[in-house]
Amino acid sequence: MRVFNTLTRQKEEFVPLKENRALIYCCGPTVYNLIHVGNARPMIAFDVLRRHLLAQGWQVTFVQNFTDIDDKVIRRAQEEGTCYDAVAARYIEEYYTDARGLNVMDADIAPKATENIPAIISLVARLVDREFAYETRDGVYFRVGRFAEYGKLSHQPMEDLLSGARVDTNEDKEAPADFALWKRAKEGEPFWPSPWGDGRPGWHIECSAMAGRHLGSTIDIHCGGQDLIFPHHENEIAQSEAAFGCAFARYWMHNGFLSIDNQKMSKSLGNFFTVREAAKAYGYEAIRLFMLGAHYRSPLNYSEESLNQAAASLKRLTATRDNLSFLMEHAQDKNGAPDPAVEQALAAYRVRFDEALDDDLNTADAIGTLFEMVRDINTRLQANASFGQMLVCQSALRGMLDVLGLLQTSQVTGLEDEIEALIERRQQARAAKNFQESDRIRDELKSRGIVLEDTPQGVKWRRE
RNA sequence: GGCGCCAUAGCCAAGUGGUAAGGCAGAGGUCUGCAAAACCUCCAUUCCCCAGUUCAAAUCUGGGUGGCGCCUCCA
Repeated sequence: MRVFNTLTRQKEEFVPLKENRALIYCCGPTVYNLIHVGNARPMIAFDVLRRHLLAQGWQVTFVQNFTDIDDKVIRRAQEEGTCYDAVAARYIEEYYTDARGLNVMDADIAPKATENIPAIISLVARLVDREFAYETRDGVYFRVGRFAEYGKLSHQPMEDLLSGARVDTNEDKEAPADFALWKRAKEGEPFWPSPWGDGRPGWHIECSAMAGRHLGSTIDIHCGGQDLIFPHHENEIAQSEAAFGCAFARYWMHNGFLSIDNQKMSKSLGNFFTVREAAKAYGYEAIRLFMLGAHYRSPLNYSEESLNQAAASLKRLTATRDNLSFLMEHAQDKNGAPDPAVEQALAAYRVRFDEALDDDLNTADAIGTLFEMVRDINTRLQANASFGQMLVCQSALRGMLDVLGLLQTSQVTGLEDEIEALIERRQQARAAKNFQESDRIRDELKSRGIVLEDTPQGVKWRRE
């Protein structure tokens, strides 16, 4: 597989530390409110990365943290008159509701900053020992000037970074670019004891500590949004490499932004929709398909029209999947063995599909191939495919859908007795050529969200 | 100011040297009692503009134009 590495600004062959094993760390959310649609982009993109590697037979360890203590969490708790941990617990739960709705697999390990305080403290201590960090009146800071490679990820000249365009009010810091590793607690703030006084970790150090603790001092892939390149990921590199003297992450993958009206969707600008709202309007899986329709590094604009288009595309996939299982269920002979000729024909699509994903996760291209295969399958169904042929179609389709993480919930089966009775009455009316009555029943069901399709194999229904 | 990204049909979007994937929308047809779904056919002589390199450019080079992002909390 080839991935675009932010470190080198090139597509590179992905060669892991240990053969066939991928250690992946992905920056997770700060849990102080619901995630927005832009936050969902890395979740979905790197979930496909993970699924693709798994499908290729790799062993993957995927770690994604929760930042459950920081200024925003604390402020939120103060606003609500509750504790920071109550806020964090609530929004972690909300995160899972959205993530699972989007078919994002749970991380193998989902560490929380507050559960890793000892690891964080020992990392800070190590940096202090090695003179990469120093204590001030309000905490401990990283000495950026001492880390010669600072700027290698963001490709910024160190002088620019050190001189720091930022106006800093903290006169204790040696240089404006120095960043906090440990923040001494102010009145009323939650704190943990440390050699530098009661306080809490800075944002950047927690990722270094948790990645190190769960994946080791060098990891294979670190991923996240492009806005984390600087300063967050740059700082992670500085901390980890200064502490351990070896490469922190071998590959850095960063997703492009989701925009709205061609402006970056962000919490600070306030121009965002939560995943929850979008899912209510279009469905979780439409959001997922929408995002996978563009390359993960390209900018992508969120609009009602695009989401509706994705929802319509999704319907095409759903229809094929459901038609397949309907026809298989109603097949005369269900004993057919998988048809080798069809197997071979569909395998060609899978080769192209995998090649697309191997090329820096080209999901848009992969989806193109998926839809070509869908048409192929539909054509075979049209031509009265045998059970053995449908068996192959079903598994080929399932295979691609699973890698993309689409249509993961099985279709709804079973109808209430009353609705089944209506369908039966409509069939009787049709048999008697009383089409006025049969159409009336069909319309009635339609208004209740049940769409009927008359097929040679009987009446097929689906929920809208 | 520094660093970087993007521009392909009505819309979304692949393709990065060999003659324009796929989806949505639209038109016509097949099937159907009518539908729905599906299938078939059509829908960019052309890839923001100009110049150049080449037998060959959407793809490479130079110069424009327009849009976006990072450099500060942010996926």
